[in-house]
Amino acid sequence: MDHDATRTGILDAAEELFYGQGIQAVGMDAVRTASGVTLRRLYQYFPSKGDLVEAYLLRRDERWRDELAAHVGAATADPGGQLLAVFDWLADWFAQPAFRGCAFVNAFGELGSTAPAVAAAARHHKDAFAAYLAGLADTAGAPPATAAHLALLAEGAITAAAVRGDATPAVEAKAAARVLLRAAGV
Amino acid sequence: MDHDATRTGILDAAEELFYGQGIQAVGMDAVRTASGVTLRRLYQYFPSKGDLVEAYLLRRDERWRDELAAHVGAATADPGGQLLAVFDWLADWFAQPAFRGCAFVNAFGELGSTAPAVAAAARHHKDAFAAYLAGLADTAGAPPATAAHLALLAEGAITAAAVRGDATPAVEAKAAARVLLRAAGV
DNA sequence: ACGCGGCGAGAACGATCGTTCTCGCCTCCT
DNA sequence: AGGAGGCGAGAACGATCGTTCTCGCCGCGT
Repeated sequence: MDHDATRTGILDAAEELFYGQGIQAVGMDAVRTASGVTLRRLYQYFPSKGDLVEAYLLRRDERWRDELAAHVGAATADPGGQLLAVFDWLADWFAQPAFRGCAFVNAFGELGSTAPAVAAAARHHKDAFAAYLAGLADTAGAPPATAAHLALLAEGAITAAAVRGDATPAVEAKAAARVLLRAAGV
Repeated sequence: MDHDATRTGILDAAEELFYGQGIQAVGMDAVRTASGVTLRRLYQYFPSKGDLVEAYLLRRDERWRDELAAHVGAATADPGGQLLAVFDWLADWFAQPAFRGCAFVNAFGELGSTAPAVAAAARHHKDAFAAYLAGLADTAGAPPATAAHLALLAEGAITAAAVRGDATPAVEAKAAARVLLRAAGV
């Protein structure tokens, strides 16, 4: 009950800090201050910073994919249109002021070479996204290769939007996706 | 003379460490040990770690683009083929054991929010790459939008290859690029 | 020959980090 | 009522980091 609430509060604070400033740049003390919890309780819920990072990535992966699927499902029933709606959702995401690229790519670049759990979380996130696109492509009648191509476009749009600091890569990627889908006959 | 040699040696060591393990994970002492130079000399050449990081990114940007242009220029004289040759060069890069994604994306994710120089270096690197592709596309008769689409494919391939740990994204991206170029009439 | 300026090697310093411990207080059970 | 155990607040600890300082030594100019 209250247990889950404080756990959620800790993860909320950790996510905002880790995603916004990088993982190594954020100390456990900053997480404690932002979450309003005491340091002892923080270590009761997450026995080490590595555990907190892992929980942060796991929760963000699930929520990210849930929100994407919800948006795409609500946008249209047309399978081809759903594949394009993915890029509309990306555009909305990129426009958020706190957007700073893919949390998993950032974490992978920072810790992937030394923290196997971080590398595995990033791999899992990307695999799940690719599988989601492959499912949409399958019901739309597009070949699996096209799904992989769309995944690369989305991936590229995410990092391009982060580095350039604007949301136009989403519309560029959507235009490219339209060409690829048309060429695939859907 | 010897001045440039030790500077190059320092940057060689710093690049291998920073790129392979992340910037924050590498201390100045590790750079000193790897370069064989004394700590005092290290700080004579680069007055702070920030300066060393900046020099590392600057040199890597120039060398990366030079090697890409050299490979593409030597591959074929056909403008459309040169655009595709970009992805062959990416495949070679991905296959290197030390490959760990784009150094600028990694540095941006780690320090971009707090170090403006790092963010600017990443932006400059991506802008220069996009401009290079735009030049190739122009002489190939492809519209600028297609060049932007190919840039997104390349960007996505780089991070996908890093996270997944294999080089196949390069051939996927090349296949997608072929479709886009054909649709653009080149 | 002799002093002096620069160098290598590494100790030292202050800050910060992840993690644990102390201490005083509050609450709850019998 | 009284003691025992858990909690909040923050000090403390050991490690590490970026950066600077010390010290002994070598070479070079006069």
